Amino acid sequence: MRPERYNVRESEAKWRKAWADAQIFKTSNEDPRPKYYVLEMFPYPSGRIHMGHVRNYAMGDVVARYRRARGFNVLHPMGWDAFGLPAENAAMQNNTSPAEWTYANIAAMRAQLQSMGLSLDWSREIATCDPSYYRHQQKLFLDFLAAGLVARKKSKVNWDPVDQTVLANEQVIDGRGWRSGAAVESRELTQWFLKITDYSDDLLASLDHLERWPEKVRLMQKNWIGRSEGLSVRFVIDPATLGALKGEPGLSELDIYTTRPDTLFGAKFMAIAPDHPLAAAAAKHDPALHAFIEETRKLGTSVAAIETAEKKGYDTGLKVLHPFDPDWRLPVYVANFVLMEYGSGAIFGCPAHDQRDLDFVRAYGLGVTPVVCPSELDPASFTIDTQAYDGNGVMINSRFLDGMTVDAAKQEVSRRLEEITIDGRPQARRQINYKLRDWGISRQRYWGCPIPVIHCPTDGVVPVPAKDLPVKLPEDVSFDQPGNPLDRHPTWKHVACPKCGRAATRETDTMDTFVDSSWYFVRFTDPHNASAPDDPAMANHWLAVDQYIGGIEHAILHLLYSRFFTRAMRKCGYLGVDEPFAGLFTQGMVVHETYRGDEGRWLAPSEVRVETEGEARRAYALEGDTLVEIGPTEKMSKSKRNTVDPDEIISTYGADTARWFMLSDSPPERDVIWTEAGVQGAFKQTQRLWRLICEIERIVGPERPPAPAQYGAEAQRIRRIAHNALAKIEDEIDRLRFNVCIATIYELANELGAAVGAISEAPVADDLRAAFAEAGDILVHCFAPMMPHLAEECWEVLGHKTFVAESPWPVADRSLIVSADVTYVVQVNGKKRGELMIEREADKERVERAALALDAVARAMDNRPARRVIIVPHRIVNVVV
RNA sequence: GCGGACGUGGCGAAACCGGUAGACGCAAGGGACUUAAAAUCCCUCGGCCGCAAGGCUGUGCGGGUUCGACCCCCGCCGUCCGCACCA
Repeated sequence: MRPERYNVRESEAKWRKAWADAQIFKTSNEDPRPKYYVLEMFPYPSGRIHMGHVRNYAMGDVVARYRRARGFNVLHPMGWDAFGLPAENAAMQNNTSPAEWTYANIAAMRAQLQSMGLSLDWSREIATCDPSYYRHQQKLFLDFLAAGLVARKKSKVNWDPVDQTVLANEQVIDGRGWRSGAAVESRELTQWFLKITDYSDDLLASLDHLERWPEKVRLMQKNWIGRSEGLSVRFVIDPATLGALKGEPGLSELDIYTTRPDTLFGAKFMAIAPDHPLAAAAAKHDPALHAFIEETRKLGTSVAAIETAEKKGYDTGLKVLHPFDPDWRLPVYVANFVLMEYGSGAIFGCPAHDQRDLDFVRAYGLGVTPVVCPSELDPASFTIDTQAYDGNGVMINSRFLDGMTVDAAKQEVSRRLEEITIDGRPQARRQINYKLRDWGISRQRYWGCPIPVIHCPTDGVVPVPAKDLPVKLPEDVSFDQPGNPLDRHPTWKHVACPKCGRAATRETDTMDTFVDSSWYFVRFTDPHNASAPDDPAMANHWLAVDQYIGGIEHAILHLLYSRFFTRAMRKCGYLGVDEPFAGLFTQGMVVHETYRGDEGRWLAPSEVRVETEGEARRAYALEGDTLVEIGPTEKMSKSKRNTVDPDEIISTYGADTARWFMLSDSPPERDVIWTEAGVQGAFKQTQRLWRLICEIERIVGPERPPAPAQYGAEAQRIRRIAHNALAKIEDEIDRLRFNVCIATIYELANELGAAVGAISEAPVADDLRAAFAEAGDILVHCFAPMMPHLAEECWEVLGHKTFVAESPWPVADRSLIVSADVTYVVQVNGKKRGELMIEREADKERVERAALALDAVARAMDNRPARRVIIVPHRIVNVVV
C-alpha cells in the first residue's frame, strides 16, 4: 500500500541526493546534441535568498529541465556577483574581512539554492571575487586597453568628504552622502573609462534584431542611448563686444548644437553652460558672473533641484553674429539649464518653438517671433503666448525659408551653412549626438577587481605584464579609517616599474562591480576552469545565451554593459558573436501585504494572524492580540518587513510547493502576490497529484499491458485528453507562460481524476489500462519541470526505474487531438443561440441546414428569413436575419 | 513635460489570426463523511428577471468599423512604469 500522503521532506532530500550522486546535471562541452544555454541573473551574496530569487530560479529551472527533456545539451550554471560595498560595510561593523563575510554568505546561499532542487551544474560555479575569475577580467582590461577601448580622463564625480569615496548618483540623497550624511562635493578626478560610446550606433541599431527581448527593454535602451541628428553651427563672436577678453586665444567663435536649424530666424539669444570655457573666461573679468556660476553649481544635479529650478541666466555682454545676417546680433547668456555634457554645451534659443527657451525669454524680456505656423492656422494671426509650439507646419518670418515645411527648411539651412566657409572650414556640419556617455569604471574602494596598471614617474601609466596577473587584493587590510584601504596599505601599492624597474605605484582604484557581471556568462562556458584562460572557441559554441531571465531593474545598465562587453571581446578576438542574450525575459516582483501596528510599527507576516469574516479581513498581532492595520501590497522589503523567508516555506511545504506557487496564478512578467492561502493551495495540489498518480497506478497494475492495436472509445478519449494537454503545455513553456501551463496541468489532472472515478468494475480492460499508463506518464512529465521532486516520486510509483529528469519528453500525437466531430457555435445576429455537433467533414451546406434546424435558432429567427449565413469552418455559424 | 504599458467576477487570471467572455486557481457560501477537528469529496458562485426552461445584460467610459469586437480605429477617464532642463 502506498502512503496516503506524500512525505515532502523525505522525498525531496532523497531525490536531490540521487540527482547529485548520478551527476545528471553536469554539462559536457563535447556533447553532440544541440546546445541550449539558459541563465538567470546571478545573485549578490547578501547572506540569504529571498522570494524574488525563488521565482527567478524556478522559472529558469523550468526552461532548463524542459529543454533537457526535449533533447538539448543544456548549460544551466550558477555563480555569485560577489564584489561590492556591503562586504566592506559588514567588515567595518562586524570586525570580519570582506572575503570572509562574502564566502560565508555564499556557502549559506548555496545551501539554500540547493534545497530548491534546481537542475544546476554546480561544477561550473564561479564567484567574481575569486582571483581565478578576476584574473581574466584584468586580462580583458589590458586587451581592451591595447585595442583602444579604454580611456583615462578627468571627470566630475560626487565626492563624499567624510567617507572619502566617490558616490554613484543613486547614493546621493538631497545632496548628501547616503551613509555619512555629509554634503557631497563635486570633484574632478582622473578616472578610467571604457569607451562604450564607440559602439553607440551599433548598440542602438542592433536592438531591432533582438526579437526575443521585451519591447519595453529595447525602448528603454534606445532612449538611454539617445541618438539625435542635428547641426553643429559656428557663431562668430562680435569682436567689439569682447572687451577685456580681446586677444585671448580661442574666443573668436561659439559652437552650438541644434536639432532645429529650421528655427534659426526665430533665434533670440545664445546660452552657454555655467562650466563652458567661454563662461569661465568671461567670469575672470566679471565677479558678478563668477558668483552666478558658483550659485548654479551649488544647486547641484539632484532630480529635485532640477524639477524646481527656475530658468536663470546671466548676460555676459558678448554678442554673436547671426549666420545669415551680419547685422543681426544675439546676446550670449550663461544659463543654468544648459548642460556642458551634451552637444557643445551651448545652444541658440528659439523661444517660439522650445518651452525652456520660452520660459527663459519671458523672464528676461527678449521677445518671441514664431517661425513655424501649424498648417491649419492663419500665419497672420498665429502668436505664441505661454506654450511653445514644437510641431510641424509652414515656415514664416524666415526670409528664404518662408513657405517651406520644417523638414525642407532644416535641409535648406544645413545646405547653405555647409557651403559658407570661415577660415577655410564650413560654418556648419551635420552631427549625430548621443546621450550615452563613456562608462567610468574607477571606484575608490577595496572590495573590487584591482585595475591592473602601474603608475611610474618616468614611464607614466604602464600595464601590468600578463605574466604577473592576477593582481591580487591584499588580505591584511583594516577598515578602521575611512577611505580606500588599498591606498593606505603599507606595501601593496609599492612595486617596481615593469618598464624601467624604478620605484612605482599600483593603481589603487578598483573596477565598478558592473564590470564583473558584464561577461560572467562567458566564463560559465569554460568547464571547471579546465580550458585555457581565454578559449574563444568554447565560448562561441555556447553563446549566445538562449534564454536569460532576470529583473527589469537591469533593463539598462547591466544589459547594456554586457552588450558592449560582448562587442569589445569580439574585437579582441575572444568571441564571434555580437549579442550576449538572444532571448531575454524580465520577471515581475514578489509582493506582499504590509502590516502596521501601534505607532506605525511595521509587523512581519509571521507576527500577524489574519482572519476572514465573509468579505472582510482583519489582522491581529500575535503578540498582544491587538488589531493591526492591513496596508498596501508592496515589493517585499526589509524596511516594510513584509518578507517571507524561503527557508521556512521550503521546510514547511517543500521546494516543489514554493516553486509551484511562484509559477502559478500570475503571468511571469507581472508581480505575484504572496499569500499564505496561495501556498497552502499549492501544497494541496502536490498531495492531489500524488493521490491521482497512485490511483492511476492501481488501475494500471504492476504489469503494464502492451499498447493495443485498437483502443476503445473511453481509452481513446483519455489519450486525446492527455495528448491535447501535452501539446498545449509544450507551446506554453516555449512562450514562458507558466501560469497558463499550470492551469492546463490542473485541467488534465481534473479530467483524469474524473476518468479514474468513472471506473467501477475490476478487472480493467487492457486498452484502458494502457491508456491510463500513457496518460499518467504524460501528466508526470508535464509537471516535472515545475515540481521535480514530486515528479520523481510519481515516476517511480508508475514503475519506472529511470529519473524522469533524464527521460525524453513524450511525443505529443497531434493526430489524436483531431476528433471526428466538431462543435459549432450557432449565432443569430451575433448572439449565441446554440451549439451544433457535426462530423468534421460536413460541408457548408450541411452545416447550414443543420444549424437552421436547431430549435433555439428557429425561435431566435422568429419566422424571419435568413438574409445571410456566415460559416467559419469548425468554429461558428452566424445567421443574419 | 516626454515615452511606454495596462484597465475583464470578491481576488489572481484565461480567451489562438476578429468567432462560445470568465478556462484554471484562490476566497466565499451550502452539503457529505466525522463524537469533533484536520484531511477529503460533492454542489453553487459576474449582474438582473424567473419555480424552471430560458431571457436580458456585461470586458474603465463615449463613439465607430464589422455578420460578429476584451481584441481593430477615434476621443475621453484612471492606474502603473521608465526617462527627465538632452537643445
